[in-house]
Amino acid sequence: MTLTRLRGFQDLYGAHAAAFSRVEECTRRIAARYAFGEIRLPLLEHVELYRRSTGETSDVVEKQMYAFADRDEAETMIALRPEGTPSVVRAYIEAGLDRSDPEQRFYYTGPMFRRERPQKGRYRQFYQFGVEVFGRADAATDAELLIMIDDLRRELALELMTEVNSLGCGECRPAYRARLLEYGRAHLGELCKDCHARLERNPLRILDCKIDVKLAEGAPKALDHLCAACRKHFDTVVDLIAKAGVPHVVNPRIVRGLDYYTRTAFEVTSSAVGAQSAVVAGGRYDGLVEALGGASVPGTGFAIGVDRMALALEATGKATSAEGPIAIITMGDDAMRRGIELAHELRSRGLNVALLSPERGLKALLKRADKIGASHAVIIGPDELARGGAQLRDLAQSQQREVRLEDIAAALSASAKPD
RNA sequence: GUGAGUGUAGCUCAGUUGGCAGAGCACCGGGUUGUGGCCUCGGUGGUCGAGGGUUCAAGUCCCUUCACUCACCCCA
Repeated sequence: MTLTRLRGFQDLYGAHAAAFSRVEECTRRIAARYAFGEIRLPLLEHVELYRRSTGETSDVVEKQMYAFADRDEAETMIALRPEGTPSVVRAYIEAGLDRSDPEQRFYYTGPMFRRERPQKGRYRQFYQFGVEVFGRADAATDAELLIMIDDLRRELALELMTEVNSLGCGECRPAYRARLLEYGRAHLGELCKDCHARLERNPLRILDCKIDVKLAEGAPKALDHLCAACRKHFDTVVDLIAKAGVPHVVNPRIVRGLDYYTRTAFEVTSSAVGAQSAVVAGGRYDGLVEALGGASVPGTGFAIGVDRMALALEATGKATSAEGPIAIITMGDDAMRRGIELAHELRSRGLNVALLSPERGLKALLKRADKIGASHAVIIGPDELARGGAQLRDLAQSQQREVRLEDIAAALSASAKPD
């Protein structure tokens, strides 16, 4: 086999595709219920967009983007989108909404691309469903997002845990950051090699190091250094989700690297999907719109890792059992011609119909009908055709009777009703 | 980018000290002239990941390489 899919890219079919569709369908439905409108975005953007939003020094921008020169315009560097938020913010500003109509609620869904080393729940083309709210700085909006995610958890019957934290704002974070840096430098000898690099580049990240767990636990917490306004915002969010019955824990080690993230940060995790356990991540980014050249408008949102959510759904073992089709089995050329007419008639009534091969034997075709999960088989042979009828076989009950061809649809509709 | 594990039939895997490449499942057919699942009999199906080496002889030993999986790293 010389033609294979690229590393880290997936072909999705059967149960996997069904789980994906189920997650996407469910998220769309819930987003509409929360008054979000869809935004459809390009797969390609200027590299510059990600440099300025995701961050010049982030691994995503530095090492993981599929970036290349646009054909015939070598000076224009473009990239396959590694995430959705920058495009949404760019579109929002580009449409002038930040000035003309700042309060907006968008959702998007689709593939993202990052050239990482693949592992369970992490692929080079992965799918995200995300929402962004602009123009709302209140805690109720943050809480609503968490409640919305919990609706999804309930509808998919998943076991997930929501972890929340607050990162503070421009007022209180600089002082906290300095305290953390001080703490890190004081314990330099005890920190792992990766954390030495983190300390300089992105000090908050030492908090979620998997090696220096003990040290991270003893580190100063952002929650203990919040200004009064941030404290009140955070307490309100936690209070609101608690009252809404959202299972959650406060985790001071939930962090974000870049300065435009403010206040609320959260992750939702599943224990069923491997080491890459975050199925949702989100939070507030009051500085992002302005950082990308727009007005000073607050923002908050989240993105769901559809791949991981689908994995979690499949792990429950009760993903979906699609309704089986009606199998039409014909013997002989005349029967085949009548069979394809009947198939069309049944389909026009909304039934799911599989017209089986006219070139194989009855025994093989019944076996085939069984394999594809057909509920009924309609068997038309020369004898039946001569009488203007067909055998209608209930495959689960192993019972069959002859029905006139014009009555098949009614008979099938009647037997489908009791469910 | 780093590390570990695994590559043998479509799938899951066995293969002893180096000695004729196997099983189960799946697929196709017979047992049943037009009736599925269960049973039974048979059949199709192989670049043993690839390349090189050692040997009378390599799936098995050595070297190189590729791929997959998981974890690290990173993570809107």
